[in-house]
Amino acid sequence: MNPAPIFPENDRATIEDVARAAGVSTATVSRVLNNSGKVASQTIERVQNAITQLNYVAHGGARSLAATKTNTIGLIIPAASTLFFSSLLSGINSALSAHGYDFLIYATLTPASTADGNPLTLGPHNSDGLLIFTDSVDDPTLRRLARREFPMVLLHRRSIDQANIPTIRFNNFDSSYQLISHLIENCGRKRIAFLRGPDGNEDSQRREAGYRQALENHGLRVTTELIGDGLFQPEPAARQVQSWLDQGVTFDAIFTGDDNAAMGVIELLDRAGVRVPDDVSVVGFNDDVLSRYLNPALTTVVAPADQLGEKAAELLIQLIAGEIVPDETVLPTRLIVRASCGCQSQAAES
Amino acid sequence: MNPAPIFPENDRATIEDVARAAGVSTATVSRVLNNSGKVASQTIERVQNAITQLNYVAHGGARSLAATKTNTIGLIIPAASTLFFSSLLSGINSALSAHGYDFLIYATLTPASTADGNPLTLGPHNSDGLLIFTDSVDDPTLRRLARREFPMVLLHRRSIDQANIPTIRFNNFDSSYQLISHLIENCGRKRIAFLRGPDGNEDSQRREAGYRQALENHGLRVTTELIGDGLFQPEPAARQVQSWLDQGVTFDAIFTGDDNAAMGVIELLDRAGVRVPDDVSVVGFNDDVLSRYLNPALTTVVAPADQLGEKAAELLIQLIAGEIVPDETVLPTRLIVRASCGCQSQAAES
DNA sequence: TTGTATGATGTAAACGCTTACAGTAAGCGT
DNA sequence: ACGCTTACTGTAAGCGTTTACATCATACAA
Repeated sequence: MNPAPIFPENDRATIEDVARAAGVSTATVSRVLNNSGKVASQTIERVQNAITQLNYVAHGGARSLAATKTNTIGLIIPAASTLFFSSLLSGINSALSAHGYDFLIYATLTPASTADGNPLTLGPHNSDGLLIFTDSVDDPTLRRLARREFPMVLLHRRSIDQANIPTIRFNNFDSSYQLISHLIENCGRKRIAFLRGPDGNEDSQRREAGYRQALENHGLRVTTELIGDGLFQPEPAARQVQSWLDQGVTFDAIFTGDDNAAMGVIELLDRAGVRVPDDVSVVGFNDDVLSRYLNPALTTVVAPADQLGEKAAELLIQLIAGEIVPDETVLPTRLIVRASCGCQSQAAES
Repeated sequence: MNPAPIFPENDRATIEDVARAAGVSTATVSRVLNNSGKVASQTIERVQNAITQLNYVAHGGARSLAATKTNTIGLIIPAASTLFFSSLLSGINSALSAHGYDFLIYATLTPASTADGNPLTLGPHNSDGLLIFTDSVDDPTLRRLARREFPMVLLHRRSIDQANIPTIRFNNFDSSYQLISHLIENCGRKRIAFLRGPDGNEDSQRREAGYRQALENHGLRVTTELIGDGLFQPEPAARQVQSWLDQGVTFDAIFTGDDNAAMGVIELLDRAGVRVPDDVSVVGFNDDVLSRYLNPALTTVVAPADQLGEKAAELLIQLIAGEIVPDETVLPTRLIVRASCGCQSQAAES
């Protein structure tokens, strides 16, 4: 039996190949790999040379088997993803790498809104923690994971009873309240419509609550006639507004729920000969990158998804490290007034 | 020593727990897990019961260690990601699940445009194949992987010399040619500007080639004066156009390179008092979901990213299965004429 | 000189799975 | 009755790491 080749050309190198090439044991290689334990600087160098020589890359599976730690976080999001999501993702990524975690994002787009049916592959075992978006994981699963104290952060949704899973979201209520107050106080609007998001969406519920409160506090009546479904999407939103027009429902402003819906609404109104903002104000929520380029530029609420993603990832990292984090993290938002609400006091854009 | 508990409450169950609970060996459990080999239907049922009882989920790492197959594909994309990317992602996902692959997407956003520096963690060992977007992996790495015949598909870029890595992209040249021809023939435009994408972007290069060819074939001169940088982003694109306006460069149409840039340009022109499309036609590329809602609605080229993602994933799956796939896959695109080009013959939207 | 830290390294078990191989029992043809 | 398949199941090695423990110099204090 001849000695194993020092430079395996076609098979990926293992830690053993590296050890052999560097003339040390695998334990030592592992030590320099994770810089744990004491290793002579000379040895470190020899090992590192061997590593680059061989293009060695550790087998993540073997590593997580032995270390009972995956160095991976799971991101579970619903399939319908938009600009908002890519922004979120980049925020998460920046937090992870900033913390020296060479974590990789292990993302799975669940078929629809829930992951029930087959048990979550991303649980314990296969990731160190989970970032869960809205309702992409069903309650029993959530509860089970919570019982095992598996690190999780819930994005854009509240925790479940009995289990204090940390949550993170924007301050939907306050900013909606401000948005509507602005329409009333500065733009002189009185009949303001609201378009709900997808069924059960908590952001939408909170925005609606802010909307209602603002109307009430200004002595305006909340009419169900003026509350419809926009689903946070252009077409459904436009359809709802069209049907109001058809039915002769009158309004002088629309809070479209989010910016996506606003696009559809503005276009529809334009086509219907309704002038925005002269006849009707349109306001959104999110301040997507494109919203300032709309015509008219959209008055909306700045809710930076990337910041939310970043903060969420940081929370998760702390959780994984065994630290304690607040049950609820609410990120501030701010109103940004552009042309689409039609008020006099249009501030210069910052 | 008391017998190990049948239902481990707080530790994740292993295949051994399942085997014990079902009264079989781990080999048998593994067989039903992967339905390989013959197992009595009665046994299968017993095992499956045990699995649900214990909420068993296989340890992916252990599995890939033993099977030398990860059931994971890598997706490598540059950090700057837009609407285009989420669309792409959902296409990839649908292909993977459609093929019964319970593959998960293992995505890493590389810092900038290249993954060099530290060797690619996603190589052999840690994924079964790679989907590589534009220039997110450097050539030496690509070459090394190619030598190992590691399955890869390159998106939106050509292969490297000597290594026939399959590629997939849209037909940029033809559609740009059509777009420009349309501006000339149907909209009567003569001084058409072009905004390049990021440096080295191959899509941009091909679009420019189509643009140039169309001008030449219609007897128009290509002027470098009318070729600028838009980077496929709203702000840089607007800045370029602004500087043309400042310098007194005249044009009656702008091909903005992509839809993102078009948004910035339309807004800038509007603010500068230039009417679109009356004074200047603006056309884009991609047909992002939002483009039809712009004002004026954007004339552009339909290049469905989700379809590209889906097809790319399918190619990769075939590659992994050892099948042969074409070196080059070019997806068709089509012109969609809306209001922003200002031609008479505006077709009804399909 | 001896004893004792201390630093550097090696040995080998364990992580949770797959799979080649071996084994057993039942069924069948002769 | 015998042997040969066939259907099913178990045994155990091995996948590539990490890490507790052991080992062995070396240096330093007494």
